[in-house]
Amino acid sequence: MKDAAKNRKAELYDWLKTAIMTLDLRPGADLDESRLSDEFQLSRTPLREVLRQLAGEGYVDLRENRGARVSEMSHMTLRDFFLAAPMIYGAVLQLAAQNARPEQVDDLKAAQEVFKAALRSGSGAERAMANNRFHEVTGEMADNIYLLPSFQRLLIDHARISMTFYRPQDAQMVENVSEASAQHDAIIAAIEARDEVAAAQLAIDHWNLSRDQIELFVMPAGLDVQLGSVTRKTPA
Amino acid sequence: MKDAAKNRKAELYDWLKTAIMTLDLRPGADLDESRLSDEFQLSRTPLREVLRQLAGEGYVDLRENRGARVSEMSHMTLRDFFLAAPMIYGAVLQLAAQNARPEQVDDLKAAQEVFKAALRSGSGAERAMANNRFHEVTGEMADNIYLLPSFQRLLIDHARISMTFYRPQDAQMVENVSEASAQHDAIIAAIEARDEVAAAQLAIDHWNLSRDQIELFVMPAGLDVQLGSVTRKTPA
DNA sequence: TACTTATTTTTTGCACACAACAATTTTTTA
DNA sequence: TAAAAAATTGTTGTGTGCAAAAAATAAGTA
Repeated sequence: MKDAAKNRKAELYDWLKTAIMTLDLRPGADLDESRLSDEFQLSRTPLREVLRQLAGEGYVDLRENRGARVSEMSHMTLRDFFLAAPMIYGAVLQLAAQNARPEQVDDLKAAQEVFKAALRSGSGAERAMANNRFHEVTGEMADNIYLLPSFQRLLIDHARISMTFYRPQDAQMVENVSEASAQHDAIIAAIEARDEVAAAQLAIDHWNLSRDQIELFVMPAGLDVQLGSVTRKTPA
Repeated sequence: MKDAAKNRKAELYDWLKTAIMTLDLRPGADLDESRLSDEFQLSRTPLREVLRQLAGEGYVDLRENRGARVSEMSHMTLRDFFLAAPMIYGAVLQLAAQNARPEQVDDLKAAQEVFKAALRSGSGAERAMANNRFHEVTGEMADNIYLLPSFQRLLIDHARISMTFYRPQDAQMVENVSEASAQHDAIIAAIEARDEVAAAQLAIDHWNLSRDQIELFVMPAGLDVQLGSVTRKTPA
């Protein structure tokens, strides 16, 4: 009967992870022990262990005597992100191109298919999770225990950033996302060809694209409206 | 009375960390919950939380239903180490040169003094811990939450590696260590001058020196002995 | 009304007990 | 004697109760 408890523990762990990455649980949100333990039918002891583990992985922050919170995302972390991401992702893709095993390449292709499907019909959360899975596989390929901790932290916030800075109404943004998908294809090709130089360059391109996406969000195209009068672009 | 328990918990946490870094607890060593909880007068609940946290930081490995072990160091991890270290340390020192605040520079100088003192009269463990503290401060200076997880993992194994691959009898090794100390001085100067290019280069030099140290250990100078007869170099 | 201060309520941290699991040893059987 | 099955032992995982701390609320004073 304890078997069921173990499942619930794993279930809770997965649920928290995806909820945090998809912003279902917002940065800074309180994670109440007793409420969660009620909801998942787990006692507080294993629950707290899960929270500790997630804290180690960077999903939540633990405050002494004041419970757990979903880890914050400030302006500082956004800056840190774009400083560190090109380097770490570049290194990961370079190593991936060196080390990838054939079955891992298959995994990567499968992840990319899921991502493409999510682009066509999925929700924002599904898209972000599929993208996350794609990069997770590249991390498995790189297989360097010293790179992975930072890489995984980057992946968490990459998912949250793309959830934050995306408006499906914006044509340029949709364009960018399909370009990202094309870059994924190029990454797969570079890895399969063991072309580490190309892989590293693609990493940089890929994260520059992410930065562009954020700039589109922060600095939207000016509204096509004149002071005092509403104009409309006339068809030619 | 609960206050004392909290102290013991922090004490246990610190003790485990240093014991693992100084190889007082060897890689792969079993960490028995009940034995540790006896020794530190803590119940198993907080003890397990400490172990979970240390697992997140890379000090220990957790195996399902089979307890905790000190994290392993294999040939693979050594290779991973020297692949990742120059890059991460380079990035950390570059950012440190950009961001370091004056009081942090003071911290770094203080750490270097402790390191020099340990070189003169300290044990191997004291030397390794002082060196670790020096680099820890550079990590604080860099102040990038995406770099730090990997950096801290590197520091753990850097300490363990220098504990493993050092023989104070070997003149060349002693020479290398004092060169490392000189590099620390140069790093301080580069950071103080905000010279990020020099800082990044020094990171590479510093880790090449570590690699040399290991090569000295793995491939020692041949014994000065001829087959069938013992010769001695005659003074000129 | 604003500001302390006291009291209540909520929530977290620790200890212990028991259940589940893994490994080892003993017993049984061929 | 050897292999398989069963019992034993040691160790980990979970549930619950209680104590301590923090937060929220109420009461009293300026």
